[in-house]
This record gives sequence, C-alpha cells and structure tokens, in this order.
Amino acid sequence: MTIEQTLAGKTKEALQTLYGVELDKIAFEKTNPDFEGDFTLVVFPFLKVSKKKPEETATEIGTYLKENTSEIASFNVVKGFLNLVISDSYWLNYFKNINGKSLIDATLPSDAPTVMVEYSSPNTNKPLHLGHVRNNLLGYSVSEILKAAGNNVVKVNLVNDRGIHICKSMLAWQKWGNGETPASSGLKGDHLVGKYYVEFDKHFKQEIESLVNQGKTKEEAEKQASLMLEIQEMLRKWESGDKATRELWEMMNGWVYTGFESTYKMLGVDFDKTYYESNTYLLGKDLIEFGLSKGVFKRRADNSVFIDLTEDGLDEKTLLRGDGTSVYMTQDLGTATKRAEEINFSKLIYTVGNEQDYHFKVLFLILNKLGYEWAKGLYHLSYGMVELPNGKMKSREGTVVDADELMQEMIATAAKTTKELGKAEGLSEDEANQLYANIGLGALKYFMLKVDPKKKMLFNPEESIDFNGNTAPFIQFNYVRIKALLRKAKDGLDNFNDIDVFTHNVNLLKKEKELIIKLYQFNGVLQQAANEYNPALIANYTYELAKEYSQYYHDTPILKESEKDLILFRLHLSKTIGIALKSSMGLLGITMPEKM
RNA sequence: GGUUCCAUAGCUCAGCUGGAUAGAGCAACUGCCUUCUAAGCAGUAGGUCUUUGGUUCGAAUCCAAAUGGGAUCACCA
Repeated sequence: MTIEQTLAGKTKEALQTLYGVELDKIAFEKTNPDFEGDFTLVVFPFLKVSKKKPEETATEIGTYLKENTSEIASFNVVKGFLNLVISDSYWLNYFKNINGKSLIDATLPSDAPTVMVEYSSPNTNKPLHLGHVRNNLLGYSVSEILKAAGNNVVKVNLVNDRGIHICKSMLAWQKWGNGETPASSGLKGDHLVGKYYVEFDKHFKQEIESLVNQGKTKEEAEKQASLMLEIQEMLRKWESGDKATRELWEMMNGWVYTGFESTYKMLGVDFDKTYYESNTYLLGKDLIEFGLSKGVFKRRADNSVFIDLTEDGLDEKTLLRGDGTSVYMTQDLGTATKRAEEINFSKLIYTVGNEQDYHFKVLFLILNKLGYEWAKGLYHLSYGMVELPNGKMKSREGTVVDADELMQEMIATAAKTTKELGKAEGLSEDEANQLYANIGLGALKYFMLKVDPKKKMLFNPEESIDFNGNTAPFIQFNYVRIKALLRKAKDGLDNFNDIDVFTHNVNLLKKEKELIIKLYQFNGVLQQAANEYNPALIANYTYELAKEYSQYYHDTPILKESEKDLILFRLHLSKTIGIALKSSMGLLGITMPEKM
C-alpha cells in the first residue's frame, strides 16, 4: 500500500466519522514547495457536506488524520488546503527498503502480457534522417518503458523494401551509376542508394520540364515521361519475378541493409523481428473475401472492393483495385492479421508519424468491424513531425538532416567540449571515444525524447544541441560525481556497506527528504509513462532528480561530514540516486559514463 | 471546403485526470572554484497562458466560437 492510499483511506474514514458521508474520490497531491508539507488535500469539495468554512473543515480533517495515522507528523492549514507532513521515520524506513536497489523490477511475471511494438519501418531507397531518428528513439524507449512496467515486449521492424520508389533508385543506378558500389566509392550503402534516388528525381524533373515546354500539361507530362514509364515497367518486372530485376534489387537493398545496420548500432536500437514488405505485400487478399462474406466490404461494378465508413464520419475506402491488386491498406490489414496469428499480443503499438492518423483510424476501424477481438489492442503511437526553422523536412528538396551526419557531429562536439574542459585526461583512446559517444548521443537522445511525443518539435541545425541545463550531459555529470564519491569512499571507509547506520536516528535535511520523496515517485512516473507511451515523463523526472541532487551535492558535505553515520547515510543516498539515474536514463537508451 | 491536431517568457519546452503567487533550460545581466568533478550552484530581469464568451467556490487546464498555424481528405506508400 502506498502512502497516498493510506492517506486516502484515512481521509475517507474521517469524512465518515465527522460528517457521516461516504466519498470515494479522494486524491492527494504534492504540496506546493512554498508551503510546509509533503501531501496536500484540497478540502473545497467537502464544504458541502461539512457545512463549515474551509479553514475549519481542513482543521477538523487534519486533526482526525493526525490522531489516527502514525505516518503523519504534523499538519497545517492554509485557506482550503490541508498540508500534511509525513514523519522522517516513515521516509527513512522507505529509503532503507530501496537502498542500493534499482527502482525497476527486471523480473517479469510469468503471466506478463505481450506487447508488440513496431517502429523504425524505413524505406530502402534513402538513408535515415532526423525524422527517423525520432521514430527510432521513441519506439525503442517506449519498448524499454513497457518492459520495465512489466510487459513482455516484442520489438518489430517492417521494412518497406519494394515499390515504385525503390525502382527509382534502381533505374537511376542502372542508367547513370557506371557500376558504382559502396566499395568503389567509399560511400555508405544507404547513402549511395539515396544518391541515385535524388538523381532520378533530378532527371525526371528535367524531362517533365521539357515536355511542358513542348506544350503538355504538367499532369500529362508526369504520366507520359519516359522515366515514369520505365520505372512502372521495372515494377511490373519485379512483381513478375524477373531475374535480372530481382538481382539488382537484392544487391542494392543489400547495400542499404549494411548501411542501416551501422546506423541502428550507433543509435543503440534493435529489433526482435524484422518483416519485409516484399514478403507481406500480397497479404490481406484473403481478408477481402472474408469481409465480403460478412457483408462488411462491398464490391463495385468495376469489380473493386471498398468499405463504406461514412457512418463513422469517414469516407469510402478502397481495399482492392478493379484489376484485383491490393493497396497499402489491404497490406496493413493482412500484416496485422498475420501478426495476431503468430503472436498472442494484448497490444500492438504502431510507432508512426501523425501524418498517418487517418490511415490508422481506418485500419483499426476495419479490423474491429471484421470482429477481431485482438483489434481492441491496436494503438497508433502518433508522434509529431520534426521541423526545421523553415518548415518540414523534404528529402527530395535536400532539406533533410541526415541521421549519420548528425550523430557524427554530436560526437565531435562532445569530444571538443570534453577536451576544452580538460575532462579527457587519463583516459585511453578507446575510453575517450566511448565517452564522447555517450555524451554526444546522450545529448541527442535526451533532446528528442524530452519533448512530448504527440507534439511536433523544432530542430535548428544552426544551433548545436546544448550540453548544459536540462540535458543528458548534466544528468550524466551528476551521475559521474556520485561515482567519484563512491570510489573515494571505498578508499577511506572500510565498512561502507555497514547498514547499521539506519538503526541510528538520522535527522533528515529538507533536501534529503525531498530526494527520498523523489525516488518514491519513480514508480508512479514509470506507470504513467507506460500508460501514455510517453518517454518525456521519464526524461523530465530524471532531470528533476539530477537537479535536486546537484543542489544537495553543492550544499551538503558528504565525505567531508565529520559524523560517520551521516557520511554513510549520505553515501547510501547518493549511491541509490546514482542507480536511479542510470536505470532511468537506460529507459531512454542513454548510457552513463563512469567518469567525465 | 470536410475531418483533425496545435497555440504558455525573446527562443526551446514542462505544467499529471480543474486547485495556493504559472515553472525549467537557453540567451542577457550579477555573484561563487586554495573546499567531495564549476558540463555546477545562487541571484536579477523576462508572462493579459492567442482572443472572446461559458461551466465552477476556483480555469493555462473543461465546453463553445473566433483568429493564426500544421496534418490529412488516392483504385500512392
């Protein structure tokens, strides 16, 4: 039972005894820092039943609670606010129980629900950019959070490895590539393929322009352009399994996968299972018959199949073309069904940008209409776009921030700053490089994850991502200071692990109590982050913990304290906070250095 | 145009299911390293929470409208 639950129960009792009413909705909140207390009860809602002034009501309830709850040391009343002070011994006892332990219980219960998280889902025609970075970090972090909250998580990637856009890169390479390979050019595979995607677009635009100059409309030109006809032909060949086309496709996709692999590794993300659209794009056609037989889908005169969603405030959605080929939606219907057959998930989370809100609304609605029980567990983790100062990123216009370049820049900046501060001294080259990566990538990850996923975010390439203030390096810095303290303590104190300290009566400093309360809050934050699929809550929590510790560290002697019991207590407190910081940052995919 | 999301300090963002004087960081200005790591700490300044109505004892938070901005509305993915 949490302390809040205890307080709520006692308050219910108080209202019963004092005013003879039974109320269920009783919530305590953190006391505003400007007032004395740990938890606050707002008594305005009870005035109707108490029929007394706010102050009087609060005092009556406070008196009852103080007399009947051993955890409450004292209370005070300000207007309609009843502030309760919880006794130091309660907090000290709580701390004793978590001392030296991780706040995350890593063992999963045997009946843990399975949650499938899909994220990343790249196209194989171009390298990853900043938008993908947000997607990957979010998907990975949400997976870690769900695991920590007691779920069995399956991370999956659905690679979009086929289609007209892939043919663009292939055709351009064939025409203008001169046999260039990653080995011959020294280019990373995904960047090489992306180069030809851009190349195609350049030539295509030129062709359109000349056709328009010959008097055609833009639409006609786009349909009649020889390049357009060629990639369409290429796609047909691919679909019919033409050997040469398939070989080219496999070779170029192979380059891309090698490239992606290193980007993923650098980002620190991974997957339990990878699906390829080339294997799933034909799925969903069986579903059409099923839907038709259930009367959920309908057939038009031209033989195309659709679902009428106008009653749900949406439009008609085509699911099968007149020629019998499927569309994106059909594919997603089929893939979802396949996954449900393979794995008995309680939830399936799609980490996809909010530009596809409509698509997922329709997808989920259709699956529910088809009567699948598991469809109730589908969730679109819809995140906002990453925007540049001049608007949205557009790959074809070259206004993208490349993921690999960005990461390299972050690491280089971290290296420069670390050297300037003289903090790389005494490290081997490997250690130093590891440190730069931890700091640079930590800063990047924290920067992207501290923002509410639902909201769009701005990235200004002109301003480098900060290393001061509300950032990962600040949190890492506080962790490192703790580690340094513990190293020194080990040299000077032979019985650091002496737990006897807790049998003594330690008088908690105000900040010490606040830190323990902060640790206490972790579980609630984790639960909320898991329920809302929101890593930003973890990021903000971790920053607050680090910030409070930083103040504590600054103001309070730890090793320099003269009383040994206090030294031990403060070291234990520091150590536990260090563990909390590390595991919390781990949920964001951020690694803590030992020294910096 | 239909649907939908958003609007908080100069900038980037917090503000939990309505609660006390709206908070951080950056940028600006002041102090503080012979003292456990100054990527730090403390302080000053900066706000009509886009606007107008409504609900309520109480609204940045809930409802409605207006204004501004984004997304989406393919037999594309």
